[in-house]
Amino acid sequence: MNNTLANIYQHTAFTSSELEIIFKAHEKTFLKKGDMFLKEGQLANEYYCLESGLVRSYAINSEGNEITTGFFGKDEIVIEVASLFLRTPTKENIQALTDCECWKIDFNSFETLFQTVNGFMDWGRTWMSGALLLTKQRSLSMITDSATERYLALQKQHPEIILNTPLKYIASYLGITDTSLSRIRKEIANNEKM
Amino acid sequence: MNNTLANIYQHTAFTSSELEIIFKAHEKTFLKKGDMFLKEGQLANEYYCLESGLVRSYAINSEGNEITTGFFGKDEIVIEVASLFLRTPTKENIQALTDCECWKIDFNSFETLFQTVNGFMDWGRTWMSGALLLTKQRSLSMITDSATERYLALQKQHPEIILNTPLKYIASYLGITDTSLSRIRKEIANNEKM
DNA sequence: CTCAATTCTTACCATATGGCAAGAAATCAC
DNA sequence: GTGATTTCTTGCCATATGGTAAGAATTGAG
Repeated sequence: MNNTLANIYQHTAFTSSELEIIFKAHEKTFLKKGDMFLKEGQLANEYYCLESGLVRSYAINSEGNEITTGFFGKDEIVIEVASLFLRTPTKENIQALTDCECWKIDFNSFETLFQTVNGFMDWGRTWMSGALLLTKQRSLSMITDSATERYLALQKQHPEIILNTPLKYIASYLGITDTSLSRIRKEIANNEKM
Repeated sequence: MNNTLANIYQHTAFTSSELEIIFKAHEKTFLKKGDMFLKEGQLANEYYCLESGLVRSYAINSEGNEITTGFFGKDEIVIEVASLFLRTPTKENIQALTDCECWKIDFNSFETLFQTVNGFMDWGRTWMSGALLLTKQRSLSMITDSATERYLALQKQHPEIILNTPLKYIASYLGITDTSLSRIRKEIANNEKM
């Protein structure tokens, strides 16, 4: 029994034999720091359950700048839903920020589980609902919270990202420049001293 | 055959008898301008296929201000995914901006379709993937585009919203104040004159 | 139709963040 | 270990947007 897969697929009442079927549909895969899970224009044909490592996704805006759209850590699913399920070329890039150890499952195997394992589609819907909720919360936070608040929230929820990621990647995720984030960090550090 | 339902449920190859089963699971409902589809704290127990009218969803931020999180128009699904599928009280409010004519389907009927109608769960996954994609694009737009660009994009995609909606609702959706949006409108009008 | 309530515009100034550029610090390749 | 590259910080000033408030325009209730 693998712990990462058990965490990811824990949501509904799968039997242990069903869990075994699910687990066996995954294949252990390793990516080196800098390797790409997915590149713009490709068709996503699998997703990855991340056992260790740190990953980011990014899009290229009209001025040619990379905008970080998400981070993925341990026990999270590295996936580009739109490309995988709408069967359309992706506009995102997904890159390993550190060496990664993950469990890959391809689209066909996933579809088989979807059809055959009782409750799997329910698990999938629940996962996707959660993903949608998180994305909406992110939009709302962009409107409601200051850059400083967004930074502190990210630090609280994912301290490992702050520690291991170049500042410019974090800045574009927060919707600010690296210059501003540097200033915000300084400001926070000053306040903590007092 | 209803046109709105046909548009909404067209995505996969349903047979006409399956479509009939789906349609029959819906009930015609009318809401008056100002009526609430859903209020914060409630559990969503249905969604609505909008045949006519205009709807907005909004959240209340920590300062007590309403932030518009989305607009819904003709042939769109008025839904709060997180509450409906995660079975948890909602943090959103959904309100009719005009009189609305819609087709309501409750959670249990939906679940029945999900289990019995071939391809229905696939339709659902496709719909949800599209919803997730749109939400991500909205986040990205908040980072990449100026308020003016976001306003123009909204005007292009949903001109009916611009025409029928109080400025303050649009402003909070764009992530700016109504004062700023008023200035932006003036600026746009001036540029068009020249 | 008329008054009240709401919505929209405008002005003033404040604040957050951006653009650019230079230098410091850290990391990487060999 | 050393030089090259990348990352981070800082300063200067520009720009976009916010806060407040007052008045104009529009809408709604009776």
